[in-house]
Amino acid sequence: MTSATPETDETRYDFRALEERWLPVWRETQPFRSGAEGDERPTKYVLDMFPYPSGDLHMGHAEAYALGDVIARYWAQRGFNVLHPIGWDSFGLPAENAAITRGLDPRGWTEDNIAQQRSSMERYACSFDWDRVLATHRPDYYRWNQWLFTRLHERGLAYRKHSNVNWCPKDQTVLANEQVVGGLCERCDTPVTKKKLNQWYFKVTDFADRLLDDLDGLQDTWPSKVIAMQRNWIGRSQGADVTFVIEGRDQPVDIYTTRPDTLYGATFMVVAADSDLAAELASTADAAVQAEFEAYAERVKTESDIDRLSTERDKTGVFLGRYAVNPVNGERLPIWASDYVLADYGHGAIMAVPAHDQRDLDFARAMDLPVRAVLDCRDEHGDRLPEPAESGIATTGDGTLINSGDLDGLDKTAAIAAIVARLEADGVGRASTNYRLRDWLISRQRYWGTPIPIVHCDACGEVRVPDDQLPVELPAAEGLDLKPKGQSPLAAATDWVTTTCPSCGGTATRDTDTMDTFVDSSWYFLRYLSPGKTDGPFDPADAKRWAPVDQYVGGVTHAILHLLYARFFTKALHDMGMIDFEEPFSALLNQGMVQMDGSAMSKSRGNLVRLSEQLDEFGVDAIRLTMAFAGPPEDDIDWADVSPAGSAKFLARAWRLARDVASAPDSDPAAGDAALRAVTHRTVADCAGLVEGFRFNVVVARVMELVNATRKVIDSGAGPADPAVREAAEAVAIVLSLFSPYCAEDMWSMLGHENVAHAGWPAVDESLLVEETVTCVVQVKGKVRDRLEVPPGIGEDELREAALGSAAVQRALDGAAIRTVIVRAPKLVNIVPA
RNA sequence: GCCCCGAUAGCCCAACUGGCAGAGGCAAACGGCUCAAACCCGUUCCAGUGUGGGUUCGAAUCCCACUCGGGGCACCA
Repeated sequence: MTSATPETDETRYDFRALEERWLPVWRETQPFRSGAEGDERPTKYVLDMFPYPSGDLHMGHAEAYALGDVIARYWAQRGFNVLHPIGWDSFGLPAENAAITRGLDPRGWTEDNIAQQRSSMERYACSFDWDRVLATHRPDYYRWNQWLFTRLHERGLAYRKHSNVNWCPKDQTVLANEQVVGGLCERCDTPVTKKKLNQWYFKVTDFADRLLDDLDGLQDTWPSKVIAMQRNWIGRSQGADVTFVIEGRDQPVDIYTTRPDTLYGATFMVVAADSDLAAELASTADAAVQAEFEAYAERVKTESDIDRLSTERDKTGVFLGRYAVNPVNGERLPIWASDYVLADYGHGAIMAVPAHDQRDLDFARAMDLPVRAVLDCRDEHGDRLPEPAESGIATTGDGTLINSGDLDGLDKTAAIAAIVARLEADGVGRASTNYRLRDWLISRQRYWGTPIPIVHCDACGEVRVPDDQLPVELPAAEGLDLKPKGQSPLAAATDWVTTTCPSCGGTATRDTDTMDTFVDSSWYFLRYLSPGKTDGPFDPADAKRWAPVDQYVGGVTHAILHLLYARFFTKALHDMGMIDFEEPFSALLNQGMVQMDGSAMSKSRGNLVRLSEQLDEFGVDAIRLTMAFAGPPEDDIDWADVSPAGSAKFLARAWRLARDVASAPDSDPAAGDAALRAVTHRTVADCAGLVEGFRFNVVVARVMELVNATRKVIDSGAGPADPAVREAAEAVAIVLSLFSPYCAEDMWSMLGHENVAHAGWPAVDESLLVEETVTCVVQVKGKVRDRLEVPPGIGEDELREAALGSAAVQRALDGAAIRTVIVRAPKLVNIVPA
């Protein structure tokens, strides 16, 4: 019999029909609106990283939102008042590029994409609270970026300085250190160069110690990988500052070193070629040196980072004709300028100890400078390591001091303590800490971002735009040339730029830079809490109720930038008294990426799997289930390895259970098949812990087992009328609602109920979890020789006797004497013969 | 170069963190249903846990050394 109208066939699983049936219902009922003011349930804040509105959703979104949804829906089933919001990180280059290449208005383009993505998310059954959506490009959001900038500026945490910044020649904009990957622009892979510009910064370095130390508290709830990456990035090092007198200069110069114990081994000093100090020292040298230095400095400036990074590179530098004096022994050290010393780390100057630092040794050999060992270093056999001057290999390990005056004989730790104490006593040095972390460069010379709320006035200087004049709205894009040209497009909006000074009322100009979009995402999780608030970024009372985020879900791509900045904002807001916590995300789950045939999917590679096509072919439920079932969430998924068809097949099997149930909704399961009931309750009990441990793939496997067990009972025994079958089918529907909501809702409906999302996690009857007998494995010398069915509460002695009484064991022992018997009641006995 | 993480069946993955290597799925083979195919249903096949040592009554699990793969940092003094 072939049906002519399959869409009306209620006896077959048809994912298209289910999606059409339930999506309108959910649109109506909004099951995931978070609880109102008087809601007594405990709260849970589950947050997915918000997307850039790039158009439609892709496979990466599908994985992230499927996994975040499992967590949010689980806590809702557990009776929590769950906040699970979504929004759009909608400022940034793609909208601007669409405007440039296709003449589209960035606002309209962005809003269109948001509308499309939102409808895709709804179809994808994301359990978002649609009452709290935000988009960072809208003035009612970025107004608070400006407000927060102002607060930071008041505290000296936002400041402007001239400095050499990372510059992308293609995008024609500056980049934060975090946006330079291997010397290339993160966005377009163009080699990054340096440019001296006046730019806005946030003073992240003030928080370096807290950002580092507070990671300890996240040890158990954040991936260790992310913690390691953050530690690496902050890069704290302990050492000492040492003051060197410069001959012919009034001011002495401080250097930073992690090895003050090697101070006697310093044979020259190196200053960063691009530092002010180098330029100043060169300026009083003779003409030939000046010329040489200027040529060198010019070359260093235009050098891209990618050149600097090549490790094989020979050392270069210029002798400045000046000398520094070693404070511990009065030795004269020639001062060189080189690009291997960085201007913005430490003091931009170092003492060079070529015997015990490889870089210094390479430089010394290139320039024919002296090398003096001050440590007696030994290998593991106690043999003295070869002289660095001859071997070309610096001895960077520990050793006993030599050639170091009265410090000779001390080991590294003792020497460091002794030297630092002496330097401090003499006023020429002190213990010091340095960081790899730099302040956060936030200015961008682009249109599509938050205008910096500062007015430049000839009379008053840098003036903050008063709060009551915020937001400083972006001028219309129409008529502006958005093409990158090194200066912000906003500068051309003459009417907008020209303004009155808030302080003196005279004519002034607006700052024309816009903020890095990472500013937007540094505090958005707080805006969700008070979406409509017009007199502040968020309500402290709402923050007290919901924040911090209990569970954050997103890609490891943001392991450094976004998370570090959000942590910085949180600490700054804490210090302003606006919130009472210091870490924004109590727990973090990083999902992996979706790949195809072992590599990232891309149009150019031609291995792009389109989410929309997958959804059309297998349905939302099957795709979501596939994402969860593929493996541990943090692992990458190779789409070639997984089977959405298999997922769909399983969902059909599950759905048929509910279709086949023949008992009444109020039937008493106690009368049902005891074995099935045990499986049901065991599964439900285990799945809770598995979900909380993010073991989603195992949860799905356990539900598959339950489905298989239930089908067996339907096909035999009391059949579809067995109330244990109903109990099992209901449990399947509820657990499945975390993964495949359409199928679960339809099952729930066939079972005579409504709204599976809030059905509540099934109660577990503990008495059903107690097994009547346990299989005890009996080993002889570690090999399994027999199995015994024993009661779970069996005593050790009794079990030992039973095991020794086994015929198979006696055979294996073959009359040998027994040395020990290890009893792990009730599951194992191991008999060790003499 | 330094620091993390991983390696179990043809493939994706489990194994109560030291106690029977297999829960689940994909693929394959065979059978049933069918005029036939697909769907569906059933059955079966498949590894001794990357390599080498060690600890232990007992190791996929702990320790050491390697190999391979993935990631982070990298002229940061």
